[in-house]
Amino acid sequence: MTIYDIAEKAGVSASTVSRVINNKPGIKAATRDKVQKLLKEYNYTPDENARGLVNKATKLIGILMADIRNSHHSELAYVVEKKLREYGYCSLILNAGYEPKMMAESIRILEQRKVDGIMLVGSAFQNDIVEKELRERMSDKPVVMANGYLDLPNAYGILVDERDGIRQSVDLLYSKGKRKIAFIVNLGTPSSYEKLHGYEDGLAKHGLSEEKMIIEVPETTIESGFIGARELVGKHPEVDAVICAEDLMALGVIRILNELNIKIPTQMAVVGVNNSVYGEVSFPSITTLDNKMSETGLMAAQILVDCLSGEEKPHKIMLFSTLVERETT
Amino acid sequence: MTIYDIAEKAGVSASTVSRVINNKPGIKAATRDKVQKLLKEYNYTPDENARGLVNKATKLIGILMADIRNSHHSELAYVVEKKLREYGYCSLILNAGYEPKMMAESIRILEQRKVDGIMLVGSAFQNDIVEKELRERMSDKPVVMANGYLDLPNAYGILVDERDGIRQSVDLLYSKGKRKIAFIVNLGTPSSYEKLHGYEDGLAKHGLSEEKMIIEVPETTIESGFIGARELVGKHPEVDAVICAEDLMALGVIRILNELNIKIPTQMAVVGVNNSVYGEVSFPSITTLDNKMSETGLMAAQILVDCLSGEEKPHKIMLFSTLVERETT
DNA sequence: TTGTATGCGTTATCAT
DNA sequence: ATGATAACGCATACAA
Repeated sequence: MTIYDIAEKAGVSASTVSRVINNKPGIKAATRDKVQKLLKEYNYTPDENARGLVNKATKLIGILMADIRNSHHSELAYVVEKKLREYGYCSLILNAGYEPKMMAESIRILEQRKVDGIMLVGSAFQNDIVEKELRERMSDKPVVMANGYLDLPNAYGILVDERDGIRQSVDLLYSKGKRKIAFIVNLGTPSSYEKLHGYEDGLAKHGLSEEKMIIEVPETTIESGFIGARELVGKHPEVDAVICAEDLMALGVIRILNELNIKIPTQMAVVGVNNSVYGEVSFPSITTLDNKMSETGLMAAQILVDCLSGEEKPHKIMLFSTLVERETT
Repeated sequence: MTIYDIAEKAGVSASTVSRVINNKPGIKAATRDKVQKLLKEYNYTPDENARGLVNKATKLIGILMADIRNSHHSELAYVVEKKLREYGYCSLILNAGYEPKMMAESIRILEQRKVDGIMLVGSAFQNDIVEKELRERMSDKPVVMANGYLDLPNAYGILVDERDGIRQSVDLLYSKGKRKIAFIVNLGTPSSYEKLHGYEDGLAKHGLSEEKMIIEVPETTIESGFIGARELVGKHPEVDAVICAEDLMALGVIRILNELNIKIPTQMAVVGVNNSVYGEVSFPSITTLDNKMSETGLMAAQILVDCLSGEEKPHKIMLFSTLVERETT
């Protein structure tokens, strides 16, 4: 069913049908009604792709993330997709993994699909290869990055001040009397370095820099939590608090502590990051940094659609994370 | 950059360029090389939408799910998106929520986008409104349902035998000496009724039908687990095991039991469903039904692409769930 | 107020 | 082996 079919049945030309569909003025009410009736009757919906061809706008947005199974990413994707849909955009979601080469490949796919804009989810996309690919293939379209920033004229970044957030965590632990505070982290993303700096800031603020204890782990999984916890209790029994760069790792730590019958939070306090469901459901429940994924996603989506409708928008926005205190502190 | 631009630079016609791009035979090697060099040089990629217009195939697949934040759904979406991409398809992911009307609306959007096929994730889509909408708007395109089935000539369903799975759970609990086995469930989806029947099957098998104890809860959240657990320990102190229709509810139950100092699994055994990360990270870790989300997704995606390339495929496939025994039994 | 003609980027058919 | 042309479904400038 095309506008030509409808036109024929209505006894008008295709352009008239097109005008009715797009609510253009200058159509006799009677004609409009007649056409609209046919439109309903035949369940007609315009072909968005054909529209895109002439309008030079597909109403398609590419959403790139490392892995949608990461609750962090899926939460963001959820709000972004919903918001974009309100404005008539459809979301092309691609799992690009953590390899910059695969990210570049995904950007190529999105170029080919002629998306109107791109949303990058996660600071993992903050790398040279992605930047180069965007510069070459997406220089004329808005690129919004959730939780990161790229220095491109058409790029916009919504950042969460995780550095400050981790500093807050140190404050909290300090106020609880903790003085030997460790930090478990996988240094795989720019964001993890931000957190590391926040940890150092916090220690410095309280004159604890000498006590710095960073435990690097291979991933951000619960197993990495196990590894980190074992190293902690094995080599550094004096530690009385630990900040984990992700809730999942905190979960692993807690499990080991539970198994070893180390009392939480009296003997060992634990802080996580992400305010994920994991933190809520853990026993004991985890004090965690809320890095505002929903707000970030909402704002990122809003900036994208605003840019798409020609508005001027700031290229860098900073959101502040807040601590959610639960049972582990 | 279009094929005309490339053609001009190469001193050939657009058709020749098109032939080179699509590896059609009957092109002089020299011409082919010259064109290919230009293609690389200008970073040319064909416009998939324009292609779709003439090919009558967009290489777009619509993936419909209630909520991508549900780990169950995101895991499936992940494998599906990856598999589809291998075959050159792009995934349009829509969160349709749990309202049939919104699901129908989403199907309309996908029709408008001229997707080549649809993947429905979750038995929530197994309802009359969705069926009607598919019949009206998608009768000529393959529709694959992960974890459910629709009786449409163009529909394919990958089902997981959760009924049998829950029956297995009862077997396990019985073998552990449990005789008062309760079942906590939110009866919101067809799948939940399957599980209920499995519970009844299991009881019947062991002559325990008299002991049937079903606790209905309002949602499938951890809070529903709280509610179920409180009702359980409050009104039915004799119960020695409970099967929860979702891991998240099992998590809630475990938390309450922990707080009340009820020993798991000796005083009360717990079984969940989904084999989610939640079950792994819980303390104690949850014995759960693995309902094979990755396998289901992989198979669903494969069937979709096979149908799209004209192959005949079975309309109904059943996968079997397996029990993952952990600390709660 | 409405119709005709054209073009968007591509592939396919028919010539040559 | 290659080019001209039509067609896909739609929107729009221009004509009437």
